Amino acid sequence: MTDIGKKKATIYDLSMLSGASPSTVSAVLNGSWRKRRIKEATAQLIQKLANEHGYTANLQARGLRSSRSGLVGLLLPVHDNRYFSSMAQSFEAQVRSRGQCPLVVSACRDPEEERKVVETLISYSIDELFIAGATDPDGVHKVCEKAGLKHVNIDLPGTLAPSIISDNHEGARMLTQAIIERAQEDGPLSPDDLYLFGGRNDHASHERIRGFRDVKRAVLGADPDICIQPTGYSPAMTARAFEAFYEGHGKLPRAFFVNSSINLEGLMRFLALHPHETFADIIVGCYDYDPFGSFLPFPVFMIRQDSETMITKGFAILDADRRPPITHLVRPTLVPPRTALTGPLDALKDIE
Amino acid sequence: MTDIGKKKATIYDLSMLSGASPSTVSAVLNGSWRKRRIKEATAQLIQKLANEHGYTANLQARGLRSSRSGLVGLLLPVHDNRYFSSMAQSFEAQVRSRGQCPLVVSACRDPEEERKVVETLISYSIDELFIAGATDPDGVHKVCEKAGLKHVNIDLPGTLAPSIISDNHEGARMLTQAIIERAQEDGPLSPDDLYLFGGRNDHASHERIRGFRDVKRAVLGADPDICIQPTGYSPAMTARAFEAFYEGHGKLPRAFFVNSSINLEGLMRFLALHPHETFADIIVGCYDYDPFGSFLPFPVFMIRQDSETMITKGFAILDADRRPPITHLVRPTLVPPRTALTGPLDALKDIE
DNA sequence: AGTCATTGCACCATCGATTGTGCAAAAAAG
DNA sequence: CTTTTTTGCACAATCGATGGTGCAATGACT
Repeated sequence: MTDIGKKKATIYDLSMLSGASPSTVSAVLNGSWRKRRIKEATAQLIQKLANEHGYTANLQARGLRSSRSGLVGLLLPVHDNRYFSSMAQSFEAQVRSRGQCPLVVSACRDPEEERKVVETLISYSIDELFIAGATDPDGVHKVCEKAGLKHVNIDLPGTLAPSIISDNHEGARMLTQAIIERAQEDGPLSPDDLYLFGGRNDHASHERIRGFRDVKRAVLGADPDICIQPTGYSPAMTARAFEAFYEGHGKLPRAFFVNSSINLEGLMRFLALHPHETFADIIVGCYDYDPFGSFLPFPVFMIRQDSETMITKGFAILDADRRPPITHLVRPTLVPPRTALTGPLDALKDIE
Repeated sequence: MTDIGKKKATIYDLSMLSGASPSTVSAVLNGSWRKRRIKEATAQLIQKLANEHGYTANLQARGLRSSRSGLVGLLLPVHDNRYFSSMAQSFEAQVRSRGQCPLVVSACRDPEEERKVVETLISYSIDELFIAGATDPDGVHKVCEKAGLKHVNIDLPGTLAPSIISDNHEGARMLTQAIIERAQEDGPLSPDDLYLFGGRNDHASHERIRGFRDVKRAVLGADPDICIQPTGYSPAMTARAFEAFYEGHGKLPRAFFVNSSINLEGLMRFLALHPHETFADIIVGCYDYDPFGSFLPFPVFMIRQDSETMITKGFAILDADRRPPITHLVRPTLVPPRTALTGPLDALKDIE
């Protein structure tokens, strides 16, 4: 840090100091110097100077010139939810390991906001974009397309770009199967005893509901429509649905399928309103994994979606030459109650 | 979308189309046109063309020229944890409302990584940086200082830059008080019945431990060192500490204070290893709020840290002229067991 | 008509890098 | 000692926007 100056060093500064031209300095510092036949000694001199002055490239300038920024975006509906935040964590790790810079932003499930956020990302010349859980993936696709930006959908599929999503149908089948079996341990289960809460008009919800109904019909013989209670992805709405059921029946359904951990938060709100009841006999299935949700005072079966694999596949697809708008399914896993899975956190070194 | 071309429109394209010069186009599109005395009619023409062609400014170019990028960074230890992910959520909302672009990255509590990540952010000419939960805030400070980057510490204080942190001492006192009171409902509590798990060699842990010990000593009369079990911020280490206690005593302490939700995950791992015991009689205090953690099958008192206010204060400080390296405390709140708080998620519109 | 102020805009250097091209000097070949 | 090849680098255009400066045209005023 021989550097006393206030401003950051540029290739021009190093050019002065080394006596070489800016282009030579540039070549040395971006690694293309062998190709440009720069003498080894020159390169070393420049590198030494660069170190001494703490040179780091201005990536905006580089991005402007080369129209590649080294930024990779991940568009999320929300941050504060274990599914998406752990996706962000895996994403970051993978982007970094590729020598690029991750850029994670959320758009609050608002189609308009989604497009605006992506426009902004494009203005920073990001190189690739992962669109996770978008409300309007095809709308976002068009924005990307216009800018020639490579992108994939994660979690919710679009029709215009390749998509990598959970096998929601299969996951829902596993989950439904599991809660039915568990509930039957307590006695015969009638179709009216098994509900589904949450979900809205998106592909994931449809598939999950389909899987739920398939299994329910096959195992319990019937599948009344009333047992499906779509509430959107909102804790408040979900809480209201539980409350409505409770007011009508004086209890909760013996077993139910909750569409996501966000909806499961709605169950918590409902529980908070009934502090004197334990609800210890309900059986819950939640399509999402949360380490604390798994240990609630009643059995909670969960589905862990494999966001890590989705990201990995996403990169594989982006790296491929042809990118047909195919939907790839990633199998989720069923997590029995009271299970503590390890996550990306465990990769941290912990210095005492 | 009259635009058929592949590339994005630039001010030069609009300059050609409108017959005006690039600088005029630039002035019109960045709003400085009144100051530059551009005719209203000219401005309207250019704006019309810009709309038709879906023009958006190249923010890299703008940033390069004006050396202000509109990017605001948030450096996080990890994403997948409710405390930090909800901080990210508030951060995003506030940055957007200021017309800037949020950039959230994590550095895995690795001091080296922290500095490298910040170097990268600096290369993108970010305007301001929030450093949350950094292991080495002062190390990061130096990097920022060299680049003339405005920054504040959140959650963990540094000595060289202004810091906004939870009032950990007061929070720990509240939490300790609460679990002692609750435990005493089940009979007299001896000092050996009250433990603290988690935490490491950082300011937050020190203060929390201090608050815990203050209250414990005052209320229970004694405070043996053995009751403090620092485990770092690692679920695995924490689980091991619980396991060790359990092996020694055949049970868990009647009441204990857990340093963070990450450590609480360690408790989950411990529980998973003992599927046949319910541990229904323990009283837990956790310094962090998690909506599912609040409903575990035993009483869990939690502390909700007000990350939203911390971010708000952070901006206030960054906006101020003088920025002395003072530490500002934000009061957290005690959350009784079985409480479902609303969060940033509730701001979402939920379209059915 | 001549002077001066105002309006409306064009010109150009600049931010910090990348990259195609050209050209000396040194080395190899003849 | 030429001619050819290779080595090593400098030059200059360029990416897309910004903002200081200058200048013609118009209007106001004596």
